[in-house]
Amino acid sequence: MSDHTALQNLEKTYNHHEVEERWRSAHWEALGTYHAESSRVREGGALPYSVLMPPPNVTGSLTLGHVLNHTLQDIFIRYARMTGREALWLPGTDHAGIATQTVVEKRLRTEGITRHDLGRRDFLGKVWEWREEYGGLILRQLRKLGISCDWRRNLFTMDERASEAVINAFVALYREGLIYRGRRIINWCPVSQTALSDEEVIMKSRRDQLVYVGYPLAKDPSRSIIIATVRPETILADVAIAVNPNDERYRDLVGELVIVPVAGRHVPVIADDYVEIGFGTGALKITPAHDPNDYEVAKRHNLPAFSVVGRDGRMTDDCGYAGMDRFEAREKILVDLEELGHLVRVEEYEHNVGYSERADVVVEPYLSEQWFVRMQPLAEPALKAVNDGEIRFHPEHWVSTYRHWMENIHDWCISRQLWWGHRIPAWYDEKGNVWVASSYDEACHLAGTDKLSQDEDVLDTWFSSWLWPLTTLGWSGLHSDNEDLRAFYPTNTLVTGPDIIFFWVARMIMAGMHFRGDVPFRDVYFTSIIRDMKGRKLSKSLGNSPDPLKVIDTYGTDALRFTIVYIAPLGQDVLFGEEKCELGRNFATKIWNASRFVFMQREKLFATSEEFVGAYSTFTPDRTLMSDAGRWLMSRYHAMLERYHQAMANFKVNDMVKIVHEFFWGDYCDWYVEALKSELTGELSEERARHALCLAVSVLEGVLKTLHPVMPFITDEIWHAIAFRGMDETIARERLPEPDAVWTPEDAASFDLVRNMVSEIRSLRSAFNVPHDLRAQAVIRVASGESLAALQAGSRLFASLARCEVELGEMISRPAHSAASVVDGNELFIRLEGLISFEKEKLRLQKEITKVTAYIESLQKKLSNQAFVANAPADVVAKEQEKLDESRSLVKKLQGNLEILSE
RNA sequence: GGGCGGUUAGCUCAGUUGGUUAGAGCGCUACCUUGACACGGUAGAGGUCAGAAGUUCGAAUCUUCUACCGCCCA
Repeated sequence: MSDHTALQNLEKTYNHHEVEERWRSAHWEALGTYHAESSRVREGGALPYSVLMPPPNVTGSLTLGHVLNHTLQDIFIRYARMTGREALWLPGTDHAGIATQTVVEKRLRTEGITRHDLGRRDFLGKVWEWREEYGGLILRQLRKLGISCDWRRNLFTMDERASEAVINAFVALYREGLIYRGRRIINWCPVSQTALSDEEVIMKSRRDQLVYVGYPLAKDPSRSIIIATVRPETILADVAIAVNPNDERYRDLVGELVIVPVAGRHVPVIADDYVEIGFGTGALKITPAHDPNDYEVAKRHNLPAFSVVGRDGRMTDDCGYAGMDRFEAREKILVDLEELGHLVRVEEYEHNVGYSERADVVVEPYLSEQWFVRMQPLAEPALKAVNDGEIRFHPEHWVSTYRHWMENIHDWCISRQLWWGHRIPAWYDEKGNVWVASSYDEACHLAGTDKLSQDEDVLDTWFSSWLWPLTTLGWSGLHSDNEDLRAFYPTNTLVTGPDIIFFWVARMIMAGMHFRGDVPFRDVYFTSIIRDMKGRKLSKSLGNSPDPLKVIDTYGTDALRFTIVYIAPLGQDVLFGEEKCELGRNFATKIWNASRFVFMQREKLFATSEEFVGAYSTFTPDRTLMSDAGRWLMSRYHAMLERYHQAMANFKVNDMVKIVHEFFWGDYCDWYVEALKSELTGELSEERARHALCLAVSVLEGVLKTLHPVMPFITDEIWHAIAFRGMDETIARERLPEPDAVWTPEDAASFDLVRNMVSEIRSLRSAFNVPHDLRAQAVIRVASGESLAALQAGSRLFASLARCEVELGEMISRPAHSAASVVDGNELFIRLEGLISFEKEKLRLQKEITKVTAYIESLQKKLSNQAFVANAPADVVAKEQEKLDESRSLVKKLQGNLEILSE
């Protein structure tokens, strides 16, 4: 495929559009770069590594949350792939019952039709049509991120295979007694007109009126019991007044009848422990159909339950409110209560009210027949798996939240009054008996009749999502097994937002434990929540959520990926503003330009590309051919690699990115490349020059590899430019470099001294405003033979990096007009005839001496403290002593200089 | 009411098991268009680590309390 005849240098400026277009996923995907095979694990002995993509909602479009989440997953999977593992990333989407049905119904409404006009079958046809047309949007957008999933395995929760698994799971749980049907108070969304699970209800603080109402005693209407309520419209459904049995105030009234205001019915006063004496008036109206606690109370006392609010949130009573919206009725009944003389008073009251997650309206507690999963038995093994560390959370503190939820678990309402979703596999015969089976035929067989009608409801979307670790690997029912499951289950790392820890993470663990007898994943990485620069949550209504596609267009995909990981530490919220992407863009540009420089030198040192490739392909770093700068680079590089792999092992992706950024910019570019410039203009032998260049290229290549998981595009582009690499090759399939312990901190020592000296010379130049085009003269009285050798070796660098001629010697004398300083024990003097202001220098030295003296004092105090010397570890004491000796010698030298100036 | 976080430089955040003269990026100031890069380079200013008490030879780091901010659950 390659038509390279000569290696070319990179374009003068980095163009992310062009580069990213060249390596766009479609190219990588066509190569099969991201395909994973169970056979390589089962037969080839490869170590598996798998990641489940949290299936984005089909109605969704790309958000910054997706960008962060998928970038992290991509980093984990690419890292695993580049450490030689069989890396499988399983993509897919979920069918988002309520959201999708709502979207399609809204479209129908513009044509003036409802789903009921179409009927169930035709409506579902419309939904599938919509899904075909728009459902792929989110996946196309995700591809723009360059993510490396195995798209061949893309799964939709409504696909046949996944649906089969859902039905089989339902039937199995039913037969085990873990699914049941029951009449209970559930959360009802009057807009979507369906039941919701507890998790789909968002509690919000709300100011309402607390209404105090008097209920007259039937036997003596001049006396009444006063209750307080925020829902006066439900008075119409009251069945009792409850008081605490120990409440002296009401003891004599228990067993009496009171008259329900407006409704006029007689209801009893009952005694129940549930009522708190100190709360409100101590008397509670009992409205079993509209409050789950009241429902329990009523059950205990054998009281009836009837409802006055319908499916649509409108009143259904016989007292003249029927047809009114529940909030309208609330206003009306207040007026009526007042007119009838039952209203005692009204207070402002702040309390928490449940809202439906999707429609954002107040949820109605609604008494109805629904299907539930019995959670307790499923929760136990799931809790144990996390408690025992079989699954680890990152950050770990989410374990407490998980534990708390698991220990106080409620049954899960899984039926939804929708059409879009997996229809509940339950049939009713003419007598109303229920038959649960995986097909109509089976149900008929069980029921002994074919006169069956299927349950109208569908299952909660999360009832299919909790099987995701199984279905994505081809599981379709209780006893199914296959090579993929054997190779890749349990998966390794799950990356998800903490907001769905209950919805999804906890339930997947339950399903995995129950259906497969093993955890579904080993590690869960909870991502940061992205906020705007003011710390507000991103939302469409606030208009504060930047469009990632626009950001990509402006700054580049690599820049966005890099930036978002750089600013998102594990477990912390992150404030995002588009401008922050400058960070990533600048870094990409830096990589590009440094590479260009290295490639320019390559052209100078090698006559042909072939010659370079020949030398480079057999290159191994050789100390005897290296400068101190080279050894220093290797030492720093391997220390960086050590920290890099350590960070990944600890799920500190944010640290990993910073580690590479810091090394590449701060060490490689600022020092090695600068040193290399100077070396290459000197009288280096060809052999040494080529060796230095190959070293530069090889560390660059290593850095590209370490960055590839974060910045896939630019790294592949430059990697191809290093040697003759065809379009069918990719850095994504390379091995990451490993740290090598032969490179030690000692290798860095000599060049570190040179670096410190250069910095100090620059600092003095700046302090005395030495014109930048003036070549300074320095004299260094070295502290040791070692220092002398190191500084001699680096002497060319003083000229190029600090614009300074240096004279070295152990016994060399201090020049007359000079600024002075001490670097690692070596005395530095810069001749400043005509430039120096003695007063300024005296002041500067004085300040420095004061600082160091104060430090010496604190060290002396510490070391003369018997308790410190006795208790602190010996190495700590020795270190403090060393600091003290160094500081004393430093201050002595500074004082010497000050005295000379003062003569 | 219960639980979990957070409070460190003007802003956003690092700071591993207590042993630092407390770091980074952005911003700011000064100088520099030198042959990779001004999306750059060099130098610099800037912090009583929210407050109080305690443990310790030693606390940004551990304990307790207080204040404020955020999230989750009832």
